[in-house]
Amino acid sequence: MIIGGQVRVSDSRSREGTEPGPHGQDEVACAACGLDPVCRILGYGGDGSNLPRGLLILRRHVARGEAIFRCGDAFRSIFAVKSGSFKTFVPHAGGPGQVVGFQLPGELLGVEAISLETYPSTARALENSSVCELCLARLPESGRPLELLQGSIIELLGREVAFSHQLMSSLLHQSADQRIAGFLLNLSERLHRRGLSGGEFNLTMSRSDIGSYLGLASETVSRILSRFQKSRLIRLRRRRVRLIDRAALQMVASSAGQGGVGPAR
Amino acid sequence: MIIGGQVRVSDSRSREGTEPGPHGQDEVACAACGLDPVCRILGYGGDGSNLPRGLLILRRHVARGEAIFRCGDAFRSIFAVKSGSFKTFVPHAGGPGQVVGFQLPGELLGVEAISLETYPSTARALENSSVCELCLARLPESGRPLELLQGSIIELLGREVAFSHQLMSSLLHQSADQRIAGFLLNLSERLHRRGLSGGEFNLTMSRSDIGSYLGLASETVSRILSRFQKSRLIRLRRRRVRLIDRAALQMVASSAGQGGVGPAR
DNA sequence: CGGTAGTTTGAACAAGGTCAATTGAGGTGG
DNA sequence: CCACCTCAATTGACCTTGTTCAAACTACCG
Repeated sequence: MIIGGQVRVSDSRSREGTEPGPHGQDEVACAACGLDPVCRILGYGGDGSNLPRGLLILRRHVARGEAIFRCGDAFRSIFAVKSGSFKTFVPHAGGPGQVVGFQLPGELLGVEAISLETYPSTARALENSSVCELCLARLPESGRPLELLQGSIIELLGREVAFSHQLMSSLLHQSADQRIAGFLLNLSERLHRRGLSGGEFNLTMSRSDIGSYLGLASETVSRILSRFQKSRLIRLRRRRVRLIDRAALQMVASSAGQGGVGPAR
Repeated sequence: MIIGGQVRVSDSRSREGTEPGPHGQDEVACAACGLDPVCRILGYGGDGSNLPRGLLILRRHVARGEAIFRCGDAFRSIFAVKSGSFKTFVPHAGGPGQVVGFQLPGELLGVEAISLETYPSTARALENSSVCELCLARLPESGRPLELLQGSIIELLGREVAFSHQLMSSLLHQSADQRIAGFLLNLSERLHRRGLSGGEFNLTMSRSDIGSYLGLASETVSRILSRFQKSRLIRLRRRRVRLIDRAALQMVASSAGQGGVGPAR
């Protein structure tokens, strides 16, 4: 079985004892967090509800470059990103490994290990970040009805499955331009959905990371970003990007080079 | 919530009233089926146990070309393939749509819809097949402890998540040769795991289906299969394939063209 | 102030896609 | 039973896309 344990309540919901953020940067509100449904069941009601400090859900800070779990580690917890960003990748002997995903504030880490013994990938912070850790093994200690907890876990997993299916079927059939336009729009939308700025944000991951994630060479990523800038689709300085012509990006992403609105290519 | 309903027991476990199979072809044993854990909890113990005919799990035959659910249909059930094979694809206006997966005997259909309102893809039988249908909405009627049922659903989903992650990260970074070698080995292994012949089997899906699934043109699929045959890696006649040199296929799949054992490319 | 790692840019090359013609198999109707 | 039709599969020629190799450049950090 997946779930079993003893209760604790965390400071996740309350801002009180907690720093405003790893270094004052944007932090996702609890209501916009992917772990929120579970939190609510555990009793972390509205915002800043008066609960004892948590044992079941732990708030943790993670320094840039630090890994919260490594490929092969025994599975214990899933995590929600509160602030900052992460990449998950499967280390590949000799090479830098293959990036399988990026996690932004409000998103979950480690769910793919739920029915495995060990984590299948490593999760590394791309900048100074903070996370909420939910120790699944201890969930039953919460005294909350197990059905509810499991129900929301099922929700989380289901969404994850749907997302990867969609991602895969699109990535595999798209050109490099489409992938990158789609990637930018996707990042933007995810940030926006969690209440952060979707119009201008940092690409906290390297070009190689993006390339690995999208199945492209890092040079290609760089080239296409430059071209997008030349075409006034985006504004790019350092690792900061600003989406200028979102409509045009959508066009590119949906495979309309110039003329037709053809389906895939 | 996901689960709620009223009990029924099916003829799934017993061969008694059921035809030997859609047309006498290979059928997966219950013990090797992905739905088995759930079935057991529902009380369909060992094999052919003496249970009333089922209401909760329905056995159904599906004719070649028939869809058991379509993209956009309201979610009701998940399915396990008992015999035959299916493809799932998202219909794309104008085109033939993009194949997101193939399901062989013992494997599940529809799980990705569990936390969605509707199925995100269409599932169509590639040959005359049979399935077990599990109506999730009625599960609670079973009288079985909900935790157990949910627990195994979580297992199913978790495996699904892990599988898609792995699939995606590999497909994106592999050459056409690698994808096809890997595809053949994957089919073989999945058939073998369910107790069917993994050395020689039918490619029930068209070359275009394979291409769509792997992100390749159908011509490329055809070309590479021909080349594999010329190199004595496989024997190919019509849609029947026989793996001759499995070791060599593994080599190709793991990106070792000839010389080095280089990681990815 | 130099060193290092990530990024940008250029040029040649290779993998796979596109277009098109041909073959082969299964199904239908005479 | 055979001619014909249709659609999938095969094969070839050509071309686009993205990779590879290489070099210059920039920010970041001692």
